[in-house]
Amino acid sequence: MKPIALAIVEDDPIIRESLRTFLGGDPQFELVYSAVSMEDFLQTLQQDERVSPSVLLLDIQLPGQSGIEGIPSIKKLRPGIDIIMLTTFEESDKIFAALCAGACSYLSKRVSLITIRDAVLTVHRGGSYMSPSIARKVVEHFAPIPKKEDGPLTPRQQEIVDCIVNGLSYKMTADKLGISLDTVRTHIKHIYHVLEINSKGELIRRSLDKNK
Amino acid sequence: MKPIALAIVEDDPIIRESLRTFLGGDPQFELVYSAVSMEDFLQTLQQDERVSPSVLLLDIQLPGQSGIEGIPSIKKLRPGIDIIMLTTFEESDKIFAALCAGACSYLSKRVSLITIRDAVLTVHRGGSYMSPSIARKVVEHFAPIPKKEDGPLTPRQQEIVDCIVNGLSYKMTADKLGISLDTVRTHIKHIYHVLEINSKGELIRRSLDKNK
DNA sequence: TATCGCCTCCCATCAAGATGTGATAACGGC
DNA sequence: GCCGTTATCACATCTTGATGGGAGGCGATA
Repeated sequence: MKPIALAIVEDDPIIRESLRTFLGGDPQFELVYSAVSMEDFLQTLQQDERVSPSVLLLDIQLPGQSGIEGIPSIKKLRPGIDIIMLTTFEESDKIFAALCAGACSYLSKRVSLITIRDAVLTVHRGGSYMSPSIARKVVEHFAPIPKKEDGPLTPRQQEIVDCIVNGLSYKMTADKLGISLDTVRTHIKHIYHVLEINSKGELIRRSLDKNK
Repeated sequence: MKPIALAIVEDDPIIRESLRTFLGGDPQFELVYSAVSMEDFLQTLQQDERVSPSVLLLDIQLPGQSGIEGIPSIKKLRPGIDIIMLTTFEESDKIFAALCAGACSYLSKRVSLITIRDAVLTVHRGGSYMSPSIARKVVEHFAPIPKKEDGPLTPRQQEIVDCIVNGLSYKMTADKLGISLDTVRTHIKHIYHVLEINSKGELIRRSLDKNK
């Protein structure tokens, strides 16, 4: 089995060297590059096509350009690379910023070298590893406290909203619900007051990202 | 240390019994309930306040009400419960449905009993465990392969669209971009032609589910 | 240079939506 | 019975949006 081409971008010399020693000494890996800054790494990627790691261990906090900021550039130069973020702190916004930018794994530097090694193997197999506490933050993102606040709207009002959101005009809505145009208007007026909005656009947006 | 109160809802007798034997025999856990259907489980929760597991192992596919469908009801009866989904197939939509409903962990039934045990412990500590392949699906949700399909719109047109989608009126858009109201109108006109739509509503909808 | 795409602006018109005032009626709870 | 909520309808007014036409400036490129 071919060793996994690995790159490390980490400014802390102690962590970098320990990763280097541990992973570099493992025949499963081939350490193709290690850098202390994003700028250095990007420059190398640009200048030397042969530097093409399949997995990158990337410190999230770097002097100069941060790890997160650099992800898009890295992805542009090497689209297939799998990025594992290494982090000292578990800040939700950083986590999501990194994942949105294209990182596929995120783990704390406090975990053991063995865990990091396993994460690399997992990622290379097409999986993803996240520290449990980080994974929890991620899942909480999906269910941010089941705010089943399905709007303070009455059933009738909700019907009107559904029609509007589905692209119907006031007139079409009136026809569909068998009420008059003015009644639709009145409902809309109330809805706007209740939701504290003042345009169809806002209504549509609110409904759409409430139900998704 | 007090044992972790555990419940299992799983219709497959083989899996249920093996979980029961393995986890029930571990002094770290106390198996407080095991059911074969969501209906049974909900009824018990409703009738007996004392049945209050802190972690639930829940099969995603059950006869009658599915695991996913039942999550909201469970959460309503026992808000603090941590739910670990057990699944045979790794379908993205099911995964997200479960997470959105409030599950905090998601793993394949193919993993070892030891892994399941560790997942329970992890979850009880406030973490979350996900099978690597499932975790990968989750992270891909955040960065859906930067399909920079930024539509057939010119940069300027895209700016106008962004403003409109963010709830600005034509007039506000004009002010923000420092151009005249008529110019905004002209752009919108062109955009509508290009995208083959004819209302602000459609524009908003299209932009919204393009970027997500 | 001439043409083309993009951005800018203006005019005009009609349809649609936003907002206010006011009114009637059914229903449930106190 | 009175009150609050919800739903219904009407009329009036003003703003916004949709769509048509025309036109000048600018940069790229054939």
